[in-house]
Amino acid sequence: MDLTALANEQKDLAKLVRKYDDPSYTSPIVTGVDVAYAKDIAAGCAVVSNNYTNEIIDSSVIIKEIESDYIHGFFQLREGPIIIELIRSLEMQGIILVDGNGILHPRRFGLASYLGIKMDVQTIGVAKKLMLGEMGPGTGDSAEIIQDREVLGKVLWLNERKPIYVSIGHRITLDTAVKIVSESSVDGYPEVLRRAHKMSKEALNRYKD
DNA sequence: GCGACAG
DNA sequence: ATCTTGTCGC
Repeated sequence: MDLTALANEQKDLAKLVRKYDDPSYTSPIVTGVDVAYAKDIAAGCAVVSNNYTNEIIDSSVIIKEIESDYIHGFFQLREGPIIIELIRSLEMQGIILVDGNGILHPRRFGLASYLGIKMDVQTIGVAKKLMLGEMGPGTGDSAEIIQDREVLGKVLWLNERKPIYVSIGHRITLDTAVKIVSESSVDGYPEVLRRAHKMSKEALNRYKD
């Protein structure tokens, strides 16, 4: 795998990322995707929920062989293929919350942006660790993440323990992304991502037996 | 070269 | 992410 060429491709595709909301309308449907691993096996799960009624609408699990190790800055190689399959398996996906970054990335093209461009869907990056950038002045429960005078995302303190880092994936504004993540969160973390994480691990353990 | 490093 | 038991805290 030629990472230099892939890095250049990321820079090119980053120019196609749309940092605007889809025309006048934001879907109440949110989807969380996550993947668990054991040896050379990956188990991925997608959970679809309605942000207003809070009910689970759909879910999907896929198990397949790992295609790549984790390479910092190239998370798409590891989780891209299985998540694309997951998204395809859903009848309706709404806005997709991804366990990782969107434009909060060295080349402004993290996994969430990759999936957004590749599948032409609305995506939001939700990371548990800060990948890069400095924190701007905080408002109490949030602060901008900045690098080279460019706002790349926001850190949210939705609980007392641990912040999360939100960034634009594709076809959304940062403000809307923050709003959706906040609304879908329970105890500081999006419930669809929590459920997808749990279900992918459960599926993996079932498979191993 | 060294260390840090989304998951 | 994963390897892993008991244990501290809400």
